Amino acid sequence: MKEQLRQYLNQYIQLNENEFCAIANLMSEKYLRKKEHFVKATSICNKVAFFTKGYFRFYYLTKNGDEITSDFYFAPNIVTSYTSLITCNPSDVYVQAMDDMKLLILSKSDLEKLYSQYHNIDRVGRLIAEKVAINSEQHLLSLLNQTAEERYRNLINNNPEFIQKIPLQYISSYLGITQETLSRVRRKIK
Amino acid sequence: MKEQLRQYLNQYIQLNENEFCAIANLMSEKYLRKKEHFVKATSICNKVAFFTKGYFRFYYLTKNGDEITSDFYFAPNIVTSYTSLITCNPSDVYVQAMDDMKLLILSKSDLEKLYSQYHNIDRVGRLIAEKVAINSEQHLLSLLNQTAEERYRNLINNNPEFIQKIPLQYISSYLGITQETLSRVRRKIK
DNA sequence: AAATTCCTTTGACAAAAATCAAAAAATGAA
DNA sequence: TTCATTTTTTGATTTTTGTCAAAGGAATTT
Repeated sequence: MKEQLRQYLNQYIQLNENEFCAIANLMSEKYLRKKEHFVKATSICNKVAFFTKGYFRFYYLTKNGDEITSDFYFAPNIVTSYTSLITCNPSDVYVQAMDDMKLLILSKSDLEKLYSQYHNIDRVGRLIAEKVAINSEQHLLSLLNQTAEERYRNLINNNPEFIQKIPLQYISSYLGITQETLSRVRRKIK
Repeated sequence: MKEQLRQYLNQYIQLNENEFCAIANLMSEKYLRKKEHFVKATSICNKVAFFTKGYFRFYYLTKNGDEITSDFYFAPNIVTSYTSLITCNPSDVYVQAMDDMKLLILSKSDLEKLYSQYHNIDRVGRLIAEKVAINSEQHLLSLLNQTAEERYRNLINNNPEFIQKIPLQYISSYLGITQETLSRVRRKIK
């Protein structure tokens, strides 16, 4: 799995052996079962995880107790409650494993040590943050200037393998609509 | 104005004199008049700007030619078309000065040299990217789980000084609604 | 001050989406 | 396979929001 992490990081920047091992040696294994949470709302997130299989769902609870999915993270990827990790405030978001998964965990304190010690690792952190920002921006834009139907079409075009597996109820709130409306959009499309 | 830049960057990290001057010496002055663009859609953005007065508006054009405001950046701040700068793709977004403004400009190539040369500057870049990601996430969430009325209330609570100055037509699309709907929300609130 | 332009509000109506309730389909467990 | 549970679809209705057109205000220019 560490080889996959190396490959994953390589898309951002080529780390030398020394730098990569510094990271890899600080990571610990953890397993999550389907539907378990990597981060829960109200808790402060102090870790990041790398995973190579399955996907995570980010969701919020409304005052009425309804779940609103705000994001999906598909493998291979690094996942964390970004806002909580950075601000040290309790997370607003639940980060839920949607499959049985194996994780490689890195604690925030170790991450910060790595950032301080290695310029290149700080840089990877920047590149990842930039990517997170761009993704969030894209999602935001799709909500502002596309119809629910367009958003759904794009979602299945961009991630066909995964979208098949995701129950509609989770996708609908990600698109900013109800299950029923999504079901109707879907009928129209086919 | 460079002193204000120093102060601005200090909120992220304390740069030493050497690091700060490396940045400041590469920046050039530029003036924009109200309604002029710092970045235009279809052009590739290769610069960032620091400004101490006024605000910028980010907007997109729909297929029908309607403008959709996606963001506001209030002084003092650093502004750029983030996605275009990072991906080197043409910008989807217009970045428009909403006041007469003085800018300090840094080119992308100089920025990248600074990133490579100074670990601390790379780090500032990371911290700023993280902040951009968090802001975008907040805006996204407000669209997913708040009503237009709640979004409007939050906007005026968080930036009362500025919101007064922004024409409704620009705010409404930022909130994901039409001018007319915003006008009705507003009547209800008062 | 009058005139022009720009911005905001209002009303009437249409369209889109939400809600509620129930049926149908799919999934997983015994 | 059958049963139980979960997920998706459908229909009827209500609510919300958008659209279009016009009027009212505010601000700016001449």
